[in-house]
Amino acid sequence: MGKTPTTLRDIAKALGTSIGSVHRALHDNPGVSPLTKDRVLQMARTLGYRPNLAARYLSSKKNLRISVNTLQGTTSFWDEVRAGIREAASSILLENVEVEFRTYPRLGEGEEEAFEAAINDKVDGIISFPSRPQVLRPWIRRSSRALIPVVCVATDAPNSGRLGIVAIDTLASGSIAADLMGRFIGPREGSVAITLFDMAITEHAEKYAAFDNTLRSLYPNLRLLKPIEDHDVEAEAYTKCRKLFERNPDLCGVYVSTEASIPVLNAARDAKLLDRLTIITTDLFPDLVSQIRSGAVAATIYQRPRAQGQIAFRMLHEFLVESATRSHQVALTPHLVMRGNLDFFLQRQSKESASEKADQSEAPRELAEDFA
Amino acid sequence: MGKTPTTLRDIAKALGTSIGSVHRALHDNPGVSPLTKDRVLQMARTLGYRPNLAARYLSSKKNLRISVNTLQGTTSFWDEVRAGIREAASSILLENVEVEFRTYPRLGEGEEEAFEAAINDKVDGIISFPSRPQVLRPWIRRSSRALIPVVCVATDAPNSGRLGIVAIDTLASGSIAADLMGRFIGPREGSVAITLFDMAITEHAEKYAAFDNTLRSLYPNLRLLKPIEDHDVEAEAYTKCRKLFERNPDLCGVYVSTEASIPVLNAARDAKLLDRLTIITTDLFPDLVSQIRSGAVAATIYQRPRAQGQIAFRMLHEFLVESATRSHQVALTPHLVMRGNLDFFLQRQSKESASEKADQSEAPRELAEDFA
DNA sequence: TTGAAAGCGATACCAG
DNA sequence: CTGGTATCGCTTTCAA
Repeated sequence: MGKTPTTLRDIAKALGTSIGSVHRALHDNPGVSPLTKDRVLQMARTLGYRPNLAARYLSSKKNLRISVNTLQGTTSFWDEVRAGIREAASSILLENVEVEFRTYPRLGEGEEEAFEAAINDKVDGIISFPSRPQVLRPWIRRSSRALIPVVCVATDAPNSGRLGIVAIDTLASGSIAADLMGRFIGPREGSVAITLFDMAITEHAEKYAAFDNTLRSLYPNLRLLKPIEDHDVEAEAYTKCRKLFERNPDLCGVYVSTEASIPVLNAARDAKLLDRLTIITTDLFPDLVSQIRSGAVAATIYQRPRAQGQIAFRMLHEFLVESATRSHQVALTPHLVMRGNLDFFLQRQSKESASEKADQSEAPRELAEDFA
Repeated sequence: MGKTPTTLRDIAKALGTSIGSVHRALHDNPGVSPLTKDRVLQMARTLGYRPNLAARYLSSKKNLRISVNTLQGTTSFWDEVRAGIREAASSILLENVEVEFRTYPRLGEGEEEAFEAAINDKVDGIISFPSRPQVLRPWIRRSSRALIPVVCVATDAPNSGRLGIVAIDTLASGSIAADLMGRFIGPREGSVAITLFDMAITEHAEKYAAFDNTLRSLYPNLRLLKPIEDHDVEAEAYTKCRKLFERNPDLCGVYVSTEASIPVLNAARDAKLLDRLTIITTDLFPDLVSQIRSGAVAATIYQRPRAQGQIAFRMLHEFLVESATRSHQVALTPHLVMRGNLDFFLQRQSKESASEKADQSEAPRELAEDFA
């Protein structure tokens, strides 16, 4: 134990070669004979060589550039994600990281262009929200082939070769929603509905499954209806809900598993069902606040966008700086917001955005938000 | 903007002095004339000098030592806190940090000795759980005077001069507990009890106040009884609860705001009240699992010991390495565990402890747990 | 009290 | 293809 860490010199000396060759071999730079390269790699392993990051950073002038491709602020969600990324970036001790934000105006619009731009710009890594995973998949593949790692936030792009994914835990979200729903509604019989964006999105299908399972095993008195897909179109959500309400007079609860809760609430209000339904929503944004306070929304499941951003950044940075071995799949525990602790969350949000504006002022910045 | 960062050389050149003097002045080392020292400090400020941490780390051989003074594992709570600290320590890029664990066997026993030992050992910083804040206060003061910063975990030591505090948010905990209690119990009238360690502990008094306020404003049908102080003595908790149950036949819920939920549950079972009471507990440990699964415990408020450890470590490290401006008061959002998402938490815990044992093996380590 | 200089470990360039 | 070496910014030691 103890022992001074192995350096390039050590490897060079042990092999009777030069520090330059060792360096080249380790980075498979051009101009090393296959033989020496092998021997160096071998020796590095047996000696347990680990690069000294301080030395590396000190001598190399180049800085990392990472591109953040996300949706423009429809709600505050993506603003929070970006804030989390900025925060994490600024808390890097050895600050040589440059973050470039590329945003697209609407779901699936300009997404590919942003990706292409990032690749052409030869950034070192990409954090991306793949609103249409299937569409983005080839781009992520291309990026990986160009050795540009991609970390997905909020939504996964399966089988795309992405380096990692940071999202809310769908299982935990769906099942806590179901458990709360069952407890809130109580022992009476009835049906329950769930709305989501599209069953083709992995996360949404998983939330549905978790909600279904938990409801089924713990609250057999409640019957889960077929999921309502809203495709993030307000009108679609509204009309589908109205229809739902008409057809299911025994409906006693709705779980809105995406941010699109406003049309659902409107539909419920217009159908004069607001006080008969137990509504559980997702995330926290200005329009939702009064609904929670009034009791129309019993609880909302907060997806912690800021924490998602922070973790995505760290994941990418760690990989870039030392090919880190850590898990590249992070599923965050959702937070629960109800009337009782609503003010707590609002305060926290306002405090965070306030200190953000202050930025390089004297105002003490908050420590990073959660992780996992 | 941009501009190359100011270095010691820059300051020395600007002042026509040597880099050595500048260094000595900046670190108020002995052997600098008051005059030069002033001029250096002045110039450093106007030039906006910020030390290059990579260079500093590279050239200086000394490593930081920090002492972690916590309770021995009564439950898994402190093991988790320590695990979080180890995790955070090992994820430091520029690893020159040594963590020394000093544990004490029981509340208030050996606590002062551990502190004294740490100070005498001249550690660079201390993370401490002050189980008896009043008792530890003079030690923390002494430590601060010796320029050894102290970060408190889980419990604060007010007015002690401690550098910072990481704990669960008491307001959020108490109020979400109250809100859930009210929702779970429903509209019927009745009384509700809360147990805690001692009202003299700030955190406990705050949880009580938050619970009380929320219950009062949202659920006037419920009446909160005087708090039960258990002082972490099982027998005390048990007998006090039995008495409570006898005297309050209209009792319909209990919020156990500390980890000491088992005696309360036993008392309820023995009094044949288990299925009539809505019980909300705190934290998650093996004995609690079956109680949650059986429905005896409706929900438990998880205090995220691992995250507390991680954040405490980061806070201290940041301060030590660059006198960081960040907030030194972190209040974590508690997590909610119910039957529905219980397995999620158990899986997460087991996964984490598994990868911990693996340690330097190939097994991918988990990314840090939450923050804030 | 001050100045000068030898490292720390990796990068990058130049000459062989 | 390979070996040597200046360099990054700071700490630390040694002379002056």
